[in-house]
Amino acid sequence: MNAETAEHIRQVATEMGYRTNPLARALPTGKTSLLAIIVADVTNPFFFELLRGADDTATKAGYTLLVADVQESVEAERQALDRVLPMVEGVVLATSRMSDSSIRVAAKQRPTVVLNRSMSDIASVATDNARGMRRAVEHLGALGHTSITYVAGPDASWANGIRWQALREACHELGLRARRIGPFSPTQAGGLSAAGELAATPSTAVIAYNDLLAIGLMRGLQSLGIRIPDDVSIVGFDNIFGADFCTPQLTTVAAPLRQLGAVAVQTLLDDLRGTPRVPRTSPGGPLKTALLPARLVIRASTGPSHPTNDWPNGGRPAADEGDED
Amino acid sequence: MNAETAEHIRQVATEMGYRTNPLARALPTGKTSLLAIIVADVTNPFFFELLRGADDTATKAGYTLLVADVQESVEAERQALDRVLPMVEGVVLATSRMSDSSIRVAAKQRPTVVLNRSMSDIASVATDNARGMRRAVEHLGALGHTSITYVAGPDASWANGIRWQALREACHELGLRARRIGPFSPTQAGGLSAAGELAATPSTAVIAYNDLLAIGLMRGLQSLGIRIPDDVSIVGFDNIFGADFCTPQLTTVAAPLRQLGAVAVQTLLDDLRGTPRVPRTSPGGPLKTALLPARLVIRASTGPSHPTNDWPNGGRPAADEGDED
DNA sequence: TTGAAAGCGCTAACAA
DNA sequence: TTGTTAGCGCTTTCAA
Repeated sequence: MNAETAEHIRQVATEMGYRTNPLARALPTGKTSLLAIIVADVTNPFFFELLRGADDTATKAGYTLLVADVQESVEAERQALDRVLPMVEGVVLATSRMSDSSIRVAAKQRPTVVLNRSMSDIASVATDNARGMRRAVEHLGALGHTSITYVAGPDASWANGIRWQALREACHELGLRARRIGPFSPTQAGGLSAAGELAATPSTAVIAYNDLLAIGLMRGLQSLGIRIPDDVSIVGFDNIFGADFCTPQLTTVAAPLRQLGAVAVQTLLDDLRGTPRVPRTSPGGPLKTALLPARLVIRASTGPSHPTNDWPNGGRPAADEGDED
Repeated sequence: MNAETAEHIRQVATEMGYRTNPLARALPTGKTSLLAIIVADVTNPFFFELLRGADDTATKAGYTLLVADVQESVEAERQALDRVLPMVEGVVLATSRMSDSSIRVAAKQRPTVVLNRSMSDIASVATDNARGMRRAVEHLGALGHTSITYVAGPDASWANGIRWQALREACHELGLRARRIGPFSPTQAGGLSAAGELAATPSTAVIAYNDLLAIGLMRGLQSLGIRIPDDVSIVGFDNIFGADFCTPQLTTVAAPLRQLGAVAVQTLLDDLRGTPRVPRTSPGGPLKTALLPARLVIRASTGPSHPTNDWPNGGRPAADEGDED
């Protein structure tokens, strides 16, 4: 048959409403054109732009993105993976709560990339937390603060560990003192309870694990009569939706949300094209680890340190407590 | 074979890592255990809780939810549908921008539920906008306002039409005057531009199409030196994430977001179980139309009307003072 | 270049 | 009850 008539047939078929059945195609080939992203909590604004970036690049490549919300539960995450792995060609684990080994078993079955986490043998894409933190500490230092309190997120969070460590290092280099309270749940509610704890041991500058926590913290502090940034300067992390309309607007280390999602999916796609059918266990495989730049967005929640700082309750001096790892 | 050994075999198989291949099962049966939800904009916080509700009930029923973001584009929506329809058992169209007829052709292929939209022949679930609006108008009336300005969203939005109509009716019944400006994009940016227009023709009370618009409006108004709620009271719609930490905290008509998603998916599931293989075109089919109750959340953006209201600059738009960020 | 056949891993309808 | 067989709609390999 010549190419011309072939094209004609194709055209007529399309007109008649014929579509090739993706399921039937997928059965012999394994090509489902499906990618999955597992998120800890769809409700967390951290994921909004990230999902957009991921969906966007997946769609452009002819893939469909399957989003699974696991509600912060390791068990749900495992189930979602089990359910989804056999139908997708690859998966991105965004902020997984699972152990490294669990992630490896998944990666053995399908190309996998982890987001905001670092694993030696799995492709990963993350924000450059260390540099971001460094910028935040410099900013606070330049404003005259001499001591910084880190309001920690979940112990299980990889990012939390990295951020605290980076803060300590940066403080050390710049001659500032670092203190840590927590852990707190990375939510507004968590921030509210952090406010109580912080008020008991005042500080002129705090960096919170993330924006949600920072926003809750600000609300809690304000309801205790503490002014921001006059009494305390607050820095968040991620620059999520809402960071620009809370009061005061939040100074934060902006993660390249959209890009994070896009790069994660792109990494998966490269992998799919590059090493078809070859299990990722093969050493020397195309193992990318992308570190995307963060940027400090200075808004209204940070200001000069007031040495004669007076907290409403007379601010009991802060015993330097809990500087544990 | 007796049941005992059968069970034993099953168990051993599982231990050996055998899983039934969902693709292979789906080919002859059509049962993919996949449901799709098409959202206009994953980035819009309106969808956060909604997605959670949807994903949650889908998962509990043994289904996997496929989320497609169509970025407010009708074209993208059509493509997403084309791509997704053949692999899923049903689809929920959340705030679709497509025409009724386009939706009908989709519904002919797979069970379909529309969200926040009403169609005579398609199952739908929506917020009871009319009653919600009524409550908002009563609230404003009780505060002494005599005239309400509606800041409209997109003309293409079904909800926008309903809300404006309900506002007019409620105002009429309560003897208030109703006015409308817009349409504006249902985003913070849209609210910012609405602020300029509103400042040119002051009003003591406004109800915005949605929270995003209301938040942008507040920010715009405040940057013009207008105080909220002293100079203007503002009511939003939806009670999205962030409505409780903008300044002032937003009074809003809360949509039952989580429930909306849950009910939409549940409707789909009922449909799948109830009328297997029967095309939905069959008249008299199980056509549910759920209207979920909204509730007025009174916060700080509404207050008593000040009859001798004096806007700065005599109500003419102030020079734009530049919005940082 | 074109056509025929085998089979992907399951389910369901049929015989035995 | 148990075992067998014929597809689901495609891709791919192998003959012609």
